[in-house]
Amino acid sequence: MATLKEIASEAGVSIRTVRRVLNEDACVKPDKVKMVNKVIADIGYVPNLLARGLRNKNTGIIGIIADNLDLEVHVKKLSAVQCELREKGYGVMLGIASGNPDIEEKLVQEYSHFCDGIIFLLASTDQRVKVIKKITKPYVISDSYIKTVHAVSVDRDSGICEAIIAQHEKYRYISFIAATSNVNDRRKLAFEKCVQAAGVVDYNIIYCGGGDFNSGLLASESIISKKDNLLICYNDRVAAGVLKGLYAAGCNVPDDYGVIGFDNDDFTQYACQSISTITQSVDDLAKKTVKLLEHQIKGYKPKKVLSVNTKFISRETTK
Amino acid sequence: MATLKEIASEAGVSIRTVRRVLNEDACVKPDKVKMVNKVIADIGYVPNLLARGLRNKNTGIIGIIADNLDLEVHVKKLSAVQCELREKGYGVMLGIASGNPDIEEKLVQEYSHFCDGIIFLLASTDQRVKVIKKITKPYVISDSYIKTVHAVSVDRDSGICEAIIAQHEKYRYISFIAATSNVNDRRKLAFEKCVQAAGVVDYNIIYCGGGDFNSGLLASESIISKKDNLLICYNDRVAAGVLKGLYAAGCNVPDDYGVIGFDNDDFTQYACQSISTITQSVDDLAKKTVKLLEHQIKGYKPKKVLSVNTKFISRETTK
DNA sequence: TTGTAGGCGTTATCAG
DNA sequence: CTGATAACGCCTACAA
Repeated sequence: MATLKEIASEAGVSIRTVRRVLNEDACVKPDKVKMVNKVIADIGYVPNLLARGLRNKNTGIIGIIADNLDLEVHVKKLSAVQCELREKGYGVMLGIASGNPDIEEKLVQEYSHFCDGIIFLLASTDQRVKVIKKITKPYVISDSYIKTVHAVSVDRDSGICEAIIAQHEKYRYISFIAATSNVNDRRKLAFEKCVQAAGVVDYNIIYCGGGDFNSGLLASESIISKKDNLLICYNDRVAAGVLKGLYAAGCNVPDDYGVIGFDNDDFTQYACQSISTITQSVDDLAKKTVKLLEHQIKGYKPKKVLSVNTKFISRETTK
Repeated sequence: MATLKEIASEAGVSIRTVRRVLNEDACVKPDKVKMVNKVIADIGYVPNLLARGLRNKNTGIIGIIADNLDLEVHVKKLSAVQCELREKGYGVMLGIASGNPDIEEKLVQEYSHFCDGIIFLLASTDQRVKVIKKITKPYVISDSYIKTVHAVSVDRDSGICEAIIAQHEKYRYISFIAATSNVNDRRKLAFEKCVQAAGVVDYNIIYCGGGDFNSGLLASESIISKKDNLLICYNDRVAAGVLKGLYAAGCNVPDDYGVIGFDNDDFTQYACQSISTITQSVDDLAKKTVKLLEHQIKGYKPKKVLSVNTKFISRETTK
């Protein structure tokens, strides 16, 4: 916790000389260099990042604002992004906004002095984008399809198409188990697009609400009557609920019902039948997010959206 | 991003007067108060926390150092702690050390200027404690049994005892599926203590290594030969692996084999048989952790260890 | 080759 | 009631 001043007085030189030694300027007398280094080795010196930040107007810290950490895939994104950032030498601040716009705005304000940039780990709504656009610092939204902000979007079409192409001829019907009745839900839209592109006629969308295990369990009740059905679920939790519901009713998976989730959560492999899923490359997302942010930190201005693919992973709940 | 100076000059008063208005000091002329407030409303003022921190020697930020976010229970702890901190008005920095002592030490240094306190969200080894004891800032280790540091410990005995008392008469044998061969593993020690206290004779410990799903799967092989066995697993993931292994071998759970995990991960409820588990109160842990930290921030010095209980939750994998 | 001085923005002491 | 002014620790332009 020693300061430059203390190092300097201890070594009997000026602060400026200590700095020169620290900067490895050649033009310092060797014996002074030795002296200063000895003092630093003795009493230690850790630069005060607050003071440095105040002066330099950058702190080497990136703020991450997340919605919540309830879904495993969000945690994986957070881990990957923070890992990527640390590798590039940035520190990380974390704020969890819990879907509350007030907290989000407070976090943005807090971070605009502390941080060199802000990463939003959340789905962007139009309302959100309005707040975000006022930010003067570099930022990236990590899962957004909106083209007027710096963002990395997740292309769900690719994975859904893969799954439908691989499986639709094996089942008579295809259903999408949606979590919200939002007509603009990206996964639902992608489902409709892919299913139509594949020429499937017998498809429908089931709204189960919530997007958690219980909503899947509930949804399974309305599914059971329709055998030979491929069920593409909003996420892996819903898929787990659907699967358990089917089990409880004595249904045969994957022969009579195929089950596919989203996100490749770890537990998809723990279930007594491992769950097929559509996965996004979290590492790719993290790399692109940080890349986009660094672009801006280095002064690049134009809006830019990068995209990551999704992939279908076939396991025991599909044929 | 306006500064006090700008506000002051815009309002035609001195910086000191702006401060007084901000502090709601009574002794400012009403028309000046109005003027200053108008300017602030117009051009906005967000205090620069770097400058404030430099001056006041406290930033209102708490650093959290976590090992990793691989286990759901760790994420829940992180969420709960950050929530508790934010409620008390603190900001949060997050660092993930990935079990690497070098990263950990770097984080500690980084945080010792930025943060008013540090929370370690990790199991404390003796080696770790050596580093931590050098810290001059307030700190708390969030899962430690070592008495010479500020810490909150998880009392695993209580939950294990509960489980054993509730179940041991229903099975002939009891096994503990351990993740490490470390003789000092807390869960193993607690298991031995509780099992002996309950007067159980036919118990053993199986080392499966890794502590993940696959190690549980592997462990199940050596279990199958011994029917009528209560299996207490290192954590829920191991339990899931054991359960799947038993299923694959056509074993009857819970009639012939009882399965109990640790941590109450969400997926324990998703498995086709919901998994019995021993849970710790994450909220309680978070509250006590933050409480202990605030104690120190307010100047309290003596070492203190708080403790949280664990509880047995019986589900479908036990009788 | 070395040192002085000023400013980043905030806060509080002290003097008008 | 109000306003200079100094200090927190760092960094660098500018002398000497």
